[in-house]
Amino acid sequence: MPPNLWRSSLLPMLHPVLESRLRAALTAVLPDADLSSVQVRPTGDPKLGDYQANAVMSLAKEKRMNPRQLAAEVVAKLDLTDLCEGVEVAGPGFLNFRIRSSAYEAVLQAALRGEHLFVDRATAPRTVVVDFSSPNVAKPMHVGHIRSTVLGDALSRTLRVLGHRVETDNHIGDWGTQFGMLLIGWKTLLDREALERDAIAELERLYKSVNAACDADPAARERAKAELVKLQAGDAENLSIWKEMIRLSQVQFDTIYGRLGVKFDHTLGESFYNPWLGPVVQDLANLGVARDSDGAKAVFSDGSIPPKEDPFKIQRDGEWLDAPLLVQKSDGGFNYATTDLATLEYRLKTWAPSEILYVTDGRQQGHFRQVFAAFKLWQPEAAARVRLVHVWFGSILGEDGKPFKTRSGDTVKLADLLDEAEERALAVVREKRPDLPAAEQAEIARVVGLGAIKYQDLLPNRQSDYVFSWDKMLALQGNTAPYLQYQYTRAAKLVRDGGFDPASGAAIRIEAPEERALARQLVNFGIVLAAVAEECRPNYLCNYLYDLAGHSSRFYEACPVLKSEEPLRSSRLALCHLTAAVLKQGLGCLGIGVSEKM
RNA sequence: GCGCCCGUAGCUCAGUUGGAUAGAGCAUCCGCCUUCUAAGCGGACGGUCAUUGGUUCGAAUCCAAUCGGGCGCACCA
Repeated sequence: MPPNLWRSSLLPMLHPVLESRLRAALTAVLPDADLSSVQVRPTGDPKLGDYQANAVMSLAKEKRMNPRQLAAEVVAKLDLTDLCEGVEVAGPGFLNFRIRSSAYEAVLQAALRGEHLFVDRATAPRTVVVDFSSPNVAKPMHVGHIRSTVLGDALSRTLRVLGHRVETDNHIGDWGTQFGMLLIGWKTLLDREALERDAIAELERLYKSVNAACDADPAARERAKAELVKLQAGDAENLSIWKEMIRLSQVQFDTIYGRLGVKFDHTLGESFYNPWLGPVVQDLANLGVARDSDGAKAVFSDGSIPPKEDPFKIQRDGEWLDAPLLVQKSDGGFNYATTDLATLEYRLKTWAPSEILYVTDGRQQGHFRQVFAAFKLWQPEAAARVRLVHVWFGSILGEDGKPFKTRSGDTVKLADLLDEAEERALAVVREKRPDLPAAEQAEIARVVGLGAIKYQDLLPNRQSDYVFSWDKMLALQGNTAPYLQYQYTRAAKLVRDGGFDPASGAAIRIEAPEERALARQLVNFGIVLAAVAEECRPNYLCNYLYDLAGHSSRFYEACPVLKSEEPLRSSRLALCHLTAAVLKQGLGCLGIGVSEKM
């Protein structure tokens, strides 16, 4: 890339320019080197510079060269005078880049003109199917659904901001053995008034009471089973009751998703795939992928990989035994593996995605390993064209370290959880901002309460269990949603009070160290979003935003904005504007809203 | 028994191809509001990264073993 080209282009980030120039220099020194691992990343410690590259050390090791000498040769070939104040070779062979203020200013200026927000939108968008939330019909949504819902939503939003096509699909549990009991309950125990009042509670009551009856009396279990068989055979009455139960449940789902601000492009429940289950098993059997096993049909290993890595093998008493995936029960019924395979085939045919993300809890790892492997045996060519990712997460625990339950031991309903978050937030808003009208307080409490729940869920590494804590979540200090939302309102208010117009063509000047630190953080927004999408870890974004909030706070502390003289005033207002924009967009990627006042 | 995950400050947790002196919040202590939102900022205190060995210029990160914890192991999803 010729020098200075980046200035006139719409480049939203600096590190790709450094990377491509570094690659060019490396090619000049080592024409045949593999440069795929060459990366330029922000330095961990700003004292060392703004960006660093470590690749020279590993390349030197590969080529059995002296790393410091190689680094020196590469630096000699690097022309970065337009971007960097200097490039240093440090320690055993680190390359440290110190960015010129003018380079930061140019990127910020382009952002101010609205050309980008430090994010590189995909030039070749991928289609990604995101499967998440998946609540069950006739049951209340509970805490167990929040991680999947919040994570899946955040990943979908982030992928879209990066320019990818996303198909969100809610694979609801609308089919299964529980409907036998629900049908019996509906026909014999239904309380119409209770159904009017709270449909889900009534359905839950029916299920619990029939379930108890079945446990006590095998004859009751048989009657439930008979209702299920009738439903599956297409009995008109049972079908219409079943559809009504789905409709009532969907009303509940829609209410909750509405509150959470979560939308699905598709809601294709398990029942949608019923017509394909038989053919899928037939196809698997015809191809020899599935075979009879104790009266059932199951997918076995083809022995092509070592047993240790084979999801269809298990070791017992030193011997490797088959651990097949069951696709048809001995009574002829199908199970969730069958549905998952049919679903997978449907998604590939319908949307041709390059990637499918399954956002479920970690206990299903074994299942998905088997389903993905079974699909590969079934349709190798299709499997080769798609990346199937199980995006798994840990459990939510109570303060006692055990799975999160109410005091009486019941699961915590999602609706109650959201209510309590808003109530607690409202109490804080009333205390902090008694000057605001009640309606405005309520709206702030809504945004803050929901944000707090989502943020607490997204902040920990998704694979670890986390402890649910009202106090920590709604705390006003520390790495929490309310803190980030507060920093947004501060920046936004400065922009308003300053009467700043981003289109005014204000010139940005980066001089104070706090301005520089803030600029550096802003410019690195896109790197973080890319990492979130790549590893399906929104917590990277949480930590980035927390750091950004810290930098902006220190900037206000050290650099007066409204009280400064022009042109400094406009330059700093521009920084506030961009900070607010990135905070809003970043929180937006997490599905968290902001309020103009707090 | 086999497999997956985890063990980091008193507590709750981060830690991006292995990278520079391991970070944050809470708690404790000390500063800073007649000055753009103090829901804030700065500072102090606090760690044998479970243990032991290995790989290498370099290990919380990779490998092996041990100890401790969670979860999963075909006709539920």
